[in-house]
Amino acid sequence: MPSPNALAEIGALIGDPGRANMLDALLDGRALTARELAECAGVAPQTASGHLAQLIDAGLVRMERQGRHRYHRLASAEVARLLEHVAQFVAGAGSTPRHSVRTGPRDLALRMARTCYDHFAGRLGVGIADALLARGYIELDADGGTVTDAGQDFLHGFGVAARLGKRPRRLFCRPCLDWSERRPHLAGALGIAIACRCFELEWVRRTSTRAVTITAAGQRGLRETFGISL
Amino acid sequence: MPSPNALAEIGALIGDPGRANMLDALLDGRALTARELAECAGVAPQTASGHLAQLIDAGLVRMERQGRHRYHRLASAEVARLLEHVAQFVAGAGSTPRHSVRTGPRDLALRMARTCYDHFAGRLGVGIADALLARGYIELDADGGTVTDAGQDFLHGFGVAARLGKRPRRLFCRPCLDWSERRPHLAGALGIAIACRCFELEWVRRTSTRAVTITAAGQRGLRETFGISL
DNA sequence: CGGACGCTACGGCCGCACCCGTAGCATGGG
DNA sequence: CCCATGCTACGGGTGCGGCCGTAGCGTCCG
Repeated sequence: MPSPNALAEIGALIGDPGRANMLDALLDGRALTARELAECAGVAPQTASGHLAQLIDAGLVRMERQGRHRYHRLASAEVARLLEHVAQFVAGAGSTPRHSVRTGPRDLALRMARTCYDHFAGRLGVGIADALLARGYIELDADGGTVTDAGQDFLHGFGVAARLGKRPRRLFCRPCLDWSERRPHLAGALGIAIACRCFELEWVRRTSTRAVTITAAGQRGLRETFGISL
Repeated sequence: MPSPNALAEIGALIGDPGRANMLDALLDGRALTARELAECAGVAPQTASGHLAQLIDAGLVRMERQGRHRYHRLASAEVARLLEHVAQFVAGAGSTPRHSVRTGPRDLALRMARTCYDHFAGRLGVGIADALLARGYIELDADGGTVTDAGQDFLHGFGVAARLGKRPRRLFCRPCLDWSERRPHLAGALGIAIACRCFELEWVRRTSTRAVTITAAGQRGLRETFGISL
């Protein structure tokens, strides 16, 4: 049975709160030990070990030994996409917002700017997408997006052209709906390239969590380059 | 808590075999009654009713009353995308195929040609994508795809141009990895338009399941138009 | 209007699997 | 060489949730 049981199998894997917390902790792309993940999930290390064995067996998580430590990370960016896709469906995205939209007071930093495995999300990610869209550098619709000729020039000036390859054909950028802003931001090759460049310029800096902080240089650079002021 | 519990909540919803079977039965886009879905899942009607209440509450399923019947269908095409996305991850797509790749002997018709909510999948869907790609009518990469100028002309001749709108800008087609063929096929606006046109021409016909049968006219048309012989 | 049908609401049963004890194995450092 | 560390392997306890009884309400036909 390929499809029906597969759905249930993967769903049950994601469905357990402990495993869900671990996967969420891994969403920034880092590699963590079983002990660290156990703390994230709020369970004992041996419990976490069992969960990790299941996740590895299903191909969602990859483990690599390094000395006497064993680091666990998501198996691929595709897994991160899947998890973000699932997280979008919290309580009927389209229809009636049943309970009043609960804005988590705790994670303001996460809502402001965070990494989504390999690109930016939150107000930072949405802001960049909006800026590129408003200036006619990209075009988006429900299925995907492309970089315009003017956008190619802009990206070249921003210093990400090399990272995107020199192929003359159009570049694709995958829109990725944001769970906090409920609006699309840029993933795919373009999203990766922009995020890498921002780290390179030290406009943003990683924290201990998925949230990223915007440096003073970043405030200035984002305003001058994209017209964003956070 | 927006993300972590959301992951677990939706995951647990998909994770139950009963609910997974119901969702799978709804993947072709039809609306079914609670009784029919109960039979699909192999549970009693009142059990199915409880499951459906949960799915509706979470916004995955929509219910509409019609006389004394209550029809249930997926809330949106986006839900169908999610379920297909989840189903792709059966047993580590990328790495080692743990058990020998079990080809379901039962569902040969499904592997050959089926609907994926609003577009074609299986060998039919992959074959169409391959044909368009080989003839230079579309371009694909990991993040998305576009229709070329030659492709625009071809689609116009095939009779789907009107359905896609007359806007001069490029059309986007979302690649959708197939769980049986493990290769991309066409979803999005383009995939929908092609599928609709094939039904219109009576090249394919719906069956009682998600599988579709290819008519004699379809065999001929697919061969002449796309060079596909199934 | 009476009967049949379709569905939902409540209660108890039961089983799965999550969870954490302790024990045992591999790796690295002193 | 011995000890410390990190992890996995088994065992039993427990709680959540699926499953199906019966009961009750609304909707359509004769």
